[in-house]
Amino acid sequence: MKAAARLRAAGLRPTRQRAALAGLLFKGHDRHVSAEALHEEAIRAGVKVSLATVYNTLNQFTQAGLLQQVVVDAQRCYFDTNVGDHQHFFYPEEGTLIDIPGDDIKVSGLPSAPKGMEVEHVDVIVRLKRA
Amino acid sequence: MKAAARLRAAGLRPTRQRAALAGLLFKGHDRHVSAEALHEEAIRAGVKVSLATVYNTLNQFTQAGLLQQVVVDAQRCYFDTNVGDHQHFFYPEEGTLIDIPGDDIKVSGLPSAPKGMEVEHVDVIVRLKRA
DNA sequence: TTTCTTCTTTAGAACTATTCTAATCTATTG
DNA sequence: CAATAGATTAGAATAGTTCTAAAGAAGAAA
Repeated sequence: MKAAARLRAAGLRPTRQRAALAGLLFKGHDRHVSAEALHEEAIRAGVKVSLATVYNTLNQFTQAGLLQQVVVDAQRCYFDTNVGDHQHFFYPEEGTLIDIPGDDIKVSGLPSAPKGMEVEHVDVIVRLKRA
Repeated sequence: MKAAARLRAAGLRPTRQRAALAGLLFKGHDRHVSAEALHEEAIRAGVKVSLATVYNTLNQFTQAGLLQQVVVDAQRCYFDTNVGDHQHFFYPEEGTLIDIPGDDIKVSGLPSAPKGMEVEHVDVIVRLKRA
């Protein structure tokens, strides 16, 4: 069982719900999901799980470094299965995200972090509009 | 009356509430405010205005290009009086933003926008943590 | 296994930020 | 000054997320 091991390695007890959600999240290629969408998907797939647990699980996975959160606007936040160095295009009309590989994009000239602080993460969101 | 002219130029009827909020927003140096905070500030200053109007006004100002919205996390969104080219440091503990001048920071290697789309805005948020 | 403890899940309530609604009010125009 | 188009208001509604208290499942110990 791959999922269980992955969860255990992250310090998370491999419960039925976590394993099922991990299965949905990490089985194919990288994904950007909202909690609501993942919940619906799980239900459709016959997994018995509550929305609260989906939220808990997504947050735990994020803390464990299995997911990354992408905040796009005040009421839309996605969880990204690609935790590597990369950035995003955002299509406001459809509310979708597309990855920009991290080796293409480069942020330079960043002033050094203020005293006592260090950079945790640099988020770049390129907001698009219809030309 | 500067505020009135500014509003008129933006195609907004210069009402008492808008003028008062514009006064608070644009009187001093650049600011990052939340709707809630601006509302409290207005009330404290003796301006009779509802929270709904503060939201309306901030959104209208944003659409008119007088403000810029900065989305920091799923439940915190700020309005920035600095609409020039610049980016932000974010301190999660205090929930505060600090400007990074736009001529320091540079984003390069951006893939061209997909067909039929163009870049509307590039948001960079540098998330800090205690070292 | 059985039991114990701890962690997890659940439904629904609660909460937060924001937008909507319908009535009232106000700035502008004629 | 009256008419009208647009703005404001309080409070309700909504959306997304977190909390709560009770019930359930996983791991450890015997």
